[in-house]
Amino acid sequence: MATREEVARRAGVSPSTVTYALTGKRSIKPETRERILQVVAELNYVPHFAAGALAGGRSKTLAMLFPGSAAGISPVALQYITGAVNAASERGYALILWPGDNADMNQIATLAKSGLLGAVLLMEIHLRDKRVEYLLDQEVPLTMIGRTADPSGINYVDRDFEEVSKRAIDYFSELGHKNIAFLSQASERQTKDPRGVDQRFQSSIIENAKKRGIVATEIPSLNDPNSGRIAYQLMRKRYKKVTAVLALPDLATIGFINGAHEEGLSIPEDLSVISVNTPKTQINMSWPKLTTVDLPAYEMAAAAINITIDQLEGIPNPEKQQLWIGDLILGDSTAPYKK
Amino acid sequence: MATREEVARRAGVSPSTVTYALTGKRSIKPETRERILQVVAELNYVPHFAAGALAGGRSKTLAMLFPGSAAGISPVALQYITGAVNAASERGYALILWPGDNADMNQIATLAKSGLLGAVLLMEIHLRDKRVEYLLDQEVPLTMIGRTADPSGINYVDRDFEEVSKRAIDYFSELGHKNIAFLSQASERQTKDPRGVDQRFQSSIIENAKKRGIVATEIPSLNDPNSGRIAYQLMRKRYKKVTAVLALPDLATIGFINGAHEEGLSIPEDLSVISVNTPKTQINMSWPKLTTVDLPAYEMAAAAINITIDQLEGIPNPEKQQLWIGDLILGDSTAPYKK
DNA sequence: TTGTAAGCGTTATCAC
DNA sequence: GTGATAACGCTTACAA
Repeated sequence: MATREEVARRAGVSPSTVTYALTGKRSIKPETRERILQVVAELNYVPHFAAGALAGGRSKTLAMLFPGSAAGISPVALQYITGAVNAASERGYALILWPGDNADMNQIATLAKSGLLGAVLLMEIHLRDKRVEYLLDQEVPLTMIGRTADPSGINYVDRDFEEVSKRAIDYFSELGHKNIAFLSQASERQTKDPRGVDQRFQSSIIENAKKRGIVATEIPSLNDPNSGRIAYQLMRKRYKKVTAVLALPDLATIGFINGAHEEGLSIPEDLSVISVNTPKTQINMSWPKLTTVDLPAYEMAAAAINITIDQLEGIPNPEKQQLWIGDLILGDSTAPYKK
Repeated sequence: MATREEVARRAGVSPSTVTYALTGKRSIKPETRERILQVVAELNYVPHFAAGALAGGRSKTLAMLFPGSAAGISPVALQYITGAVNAASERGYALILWPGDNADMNQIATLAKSGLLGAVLLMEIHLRDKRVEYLLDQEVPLTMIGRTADPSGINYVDRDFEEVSKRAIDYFSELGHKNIAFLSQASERQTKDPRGVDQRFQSSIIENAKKRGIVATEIPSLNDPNSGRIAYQLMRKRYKKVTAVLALPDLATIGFINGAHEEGLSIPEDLSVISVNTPKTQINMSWPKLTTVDLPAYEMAAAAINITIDQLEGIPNPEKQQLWIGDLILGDSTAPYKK
């Protein structure tokens, strides 16, 4: 494995010159640089990762903490991961995936201290997120996918739920629906420590529905297909007037729809559904094809990566906090209200 | 950030003793070790990753090359990833995800040379896989999820398709089906360079069907929902006698079933379906619930990680080549044949 | 049972 | 515009 020293020797320069030729951190006589680059190509030289990290005190590695264990991780998370991985690798960074049950801050601390980790990306952000506080405290650069209650000064890429809800509800309103339900995401510790998205989803729907004179009822569900099925059954029993549903948790949404099928209900004839947390690539996976306010998860994650790397490299990036919306994509799960 | 030196000073020993206390690579007086461990805990000392990698010439990082870009990656791949990540982190290794279009061997070469990467896990293995050859050539430790035509001497975790097919076909046979189709996975370059799984799936079905006196027709499809829908339509047009389908590509299978729904066909009354490439966690995501020969992707990936790390650490592991099957799990997508 | 010291391949700070 | 050289924090012989 070729080292910098060997390149230097063959090019007839000193090792440090090789570095500068490669990084461009100081000016170099064009011919010398040319010669060096040639030898680099010949020897197939690649700087040694660990050596660079050790000497430079920085690491071209990002970690992404992701939720979900054996039980199942949502397609959305996958989309984030894919987007992040691709964006990172394009900029020469590696992405480490770290399974996070939120609890094991120690491990993250370990990673951070071990110097493996240049920065961290977090998903599933809660309004008051201990992980965020901890990492800020440790001065680990960080970007959130989602955002805390007060995200000032912290990088984030999140959705503008005001607008997402507006688009969905406007469409329901156009279709003539007056009584809708919204499938929200519950979790065991939900009440004490809700995710930002849950609170924003809820409040934005209530507000937008009110503006449109629409009655909106919340149906909470854990995010798995089975809970979604149960949520459906509960809705049919308790809220018979509902003709349209706005759904957040993606896995539960699938179960919800399957629950309707099982009961012989027809979507969209009997019930319209819009999903707001389904990426384009997932639309075809359900039947009927879901109408969605597209979640551009792939692009959002890529943006998050770029913000992060810019910060690491000191490149100014004015958009350190981004809100994305997503287009309303018409599928086959929505139809006009009929008395 | 505490260094080894500092720990040594406070514990009144030499730096190397700290290392040995931590790694157990040589015996140490219990009291000394005790004292050291205490200081380690106090200072929250964690060995520096890059320094260790540099000095030791090894890296506690594994890379997993995974297929699929923005377009969509299959739930199966996700399951593999999750299993691998968790298993790796349990053993103190980090897992780097590298998006691989098979083409960019250069990047992998770069990673390998940069020393970032202790070993590589590969998925979507082809019968003659250039990546495998290349990595073996570069002496990068490697484990396959899947296997090449001749995997002798190479670590792998794969499925025993003989047995998987047998279980599925036996069940169809019990149900009385005599004319089945199998949905196989095609790809653009399929014919020249098939994945191992595709060949084994095909040949094992043909063989097992013959034993049972069942007619089996192949329906190839790309692995995405849309192609699956088209495959369904094609099957209905050309092979009217088929009453049961054995499906490999997971995303296509979903599209295939949706195609049946759209045409008003009822599953399982009109058509039985068994999927052999769907992990347990995905069963609920389709409607009706799929009958499957379970793909224990999570566990398989974990096994692959453990094989890999054992090799890296010189721990003898007799099961460097594993074949998994998976249980037949009855869902609602299969029913007895009715004339 | 423990300590010493020579690297590992870079980066970055000096000089020249 | 270029060349030495001191870190960086650890692993691992080799001594003691």
